[in-house]
Amino acid sequence: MIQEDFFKKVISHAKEYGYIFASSEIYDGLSAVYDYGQNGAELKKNIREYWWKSMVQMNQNIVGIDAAIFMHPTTWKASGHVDAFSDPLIDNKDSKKRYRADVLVEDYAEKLNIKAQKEIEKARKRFGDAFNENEFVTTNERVKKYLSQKDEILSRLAKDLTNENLAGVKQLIEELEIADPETGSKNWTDVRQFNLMFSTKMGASEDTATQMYLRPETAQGIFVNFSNVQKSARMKIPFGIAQTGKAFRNEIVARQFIFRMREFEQMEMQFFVRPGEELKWYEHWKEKRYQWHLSLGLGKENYRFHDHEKLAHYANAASDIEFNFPFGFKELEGIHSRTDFDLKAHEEFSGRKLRFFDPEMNESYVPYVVETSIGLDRMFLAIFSSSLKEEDLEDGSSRTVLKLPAVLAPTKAAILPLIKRDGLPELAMKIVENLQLDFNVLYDEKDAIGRRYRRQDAAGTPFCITVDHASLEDNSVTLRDRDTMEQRRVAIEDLTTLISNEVDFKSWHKKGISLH
RNA sequence: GCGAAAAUAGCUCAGUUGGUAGAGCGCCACCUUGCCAAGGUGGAGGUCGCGGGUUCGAAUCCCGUUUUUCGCUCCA
Repeated sequence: MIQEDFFKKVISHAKEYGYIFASSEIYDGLSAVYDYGQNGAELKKNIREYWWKSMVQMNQNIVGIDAAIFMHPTTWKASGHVDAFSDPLIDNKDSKKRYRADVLVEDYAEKLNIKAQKEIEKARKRFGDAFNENEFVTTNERVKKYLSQKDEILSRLAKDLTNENLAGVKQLIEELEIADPETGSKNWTDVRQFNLMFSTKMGASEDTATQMYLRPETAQGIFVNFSNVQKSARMKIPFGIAQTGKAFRNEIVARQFIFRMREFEQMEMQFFVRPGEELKWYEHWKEKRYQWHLSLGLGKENYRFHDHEKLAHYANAASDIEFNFPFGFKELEGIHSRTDFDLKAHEEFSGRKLRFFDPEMNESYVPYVVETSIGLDRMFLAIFSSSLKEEDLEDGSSRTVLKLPAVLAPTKAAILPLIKRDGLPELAMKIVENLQLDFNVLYDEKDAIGRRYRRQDAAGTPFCITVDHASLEDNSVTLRDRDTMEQRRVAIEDLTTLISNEVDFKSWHKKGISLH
């Protein structure tokens, strides 16, 4: 099956088996927003839990929090999101290319600057040692014109941007006759503001309301609580704070199913370390997170690292764990060494100290941060798409099977009476009542047994338990394995233990360890 | 946002020169069978994305619009 068709299959399978629906579907859906159905909610919850246990429960020096989605507006000034997440964009009607309007103007201004510099260089060569740059710049008419034009343009641009005067920016582009750098066309649309943060108002009356943002990342909720957590939990560096939760980005184009959504869930851990030790911990977490992924058994070949060459303003090292999605290798998780950028910025904007007194060093400092940040929805897609298989069987037939890691499967077992009479349903229901104390299980008596097996295969249920006439005699049932389709006869009283061994966090964690 | 394509039952789709909507699968009930899907009978389910127009009559022709998909663009 070619990639694109397979991706379509993934999407329709997710819908058919109650994993993912388009949001508000009865109203034709909402672009790049999706709902998790009855099975999707379980799978997503199980992924989140697997991550949480691995990070928080299994590490004595990591604690978890749950910060609010709304945060004080200054948070986003400190983090740099207010400035960096808001771009004035303009389209060229002829070339259909989109540009950042401010960049077009800045590039134009830079050209003037280059012209001026060339003049200066020429003069330097001409006058040799006698050349006085300061004097030349203030007296040479051409250079003076270039530089003053440049300054004027940039200050107009700055003013327009601060006042959000987008028409002014457009006018500037027209006055300067700036052309599409690729095609030379000057046929521009209006300048539009794209703010990647969703904003809303807090406060009942419009005039006193405060402009608020839905958080574009969960990390800031951790940073602003750094001291609260460190003091109340008596944490010593190095330590981490973990959090899962929704974040929102008003993406210009959001596509590829749940890969890029406007509302998505992150699972993040910020690890606070001594300045200077951040790269050591960065390597440590890269390795740890990689092992976490491998423990789920989706296949080593589906992962690769991608080290960032161009670093964000806050980072001094950054790497992505990429996954082989149905549309190719794409970012799944980011491991970033964020330096002390965030805590320092919050110190500055809040006026509060965000420091740690290190008794060993006998000094207090702003800790450096190593972040691991994974998209829960992306992890969901990685697991779901790589688990979906179309298998040809020995008898010539085929089956669709969703080979989810058992620890994550929404339903752990289906209990099936071979026929729906002779007391088999009653015994099956007894088993259900017992097993559901420990696991999500379901009962199904409809259709032929083989069809019911296939139905559970496609839904991703790792085990089927079949009650037959012999069960009434000797309290045994058949336990069928989703992946191998093999059946074995087991005692009803052993079911809980047998299933536990295959679906518990404990056994999967051990598997993860054995990979080291 | 621009360009292209698409929108008919839960799903996949058919629907002739415009004449009042159909199949397969799925779903529900009953019968039959009983360890690897597709036996029988019956049934539910559609303002043909939405709004206008042309026409005696529109799923079908025209215009607009919405949504989706793909490409471009953007992407800490």
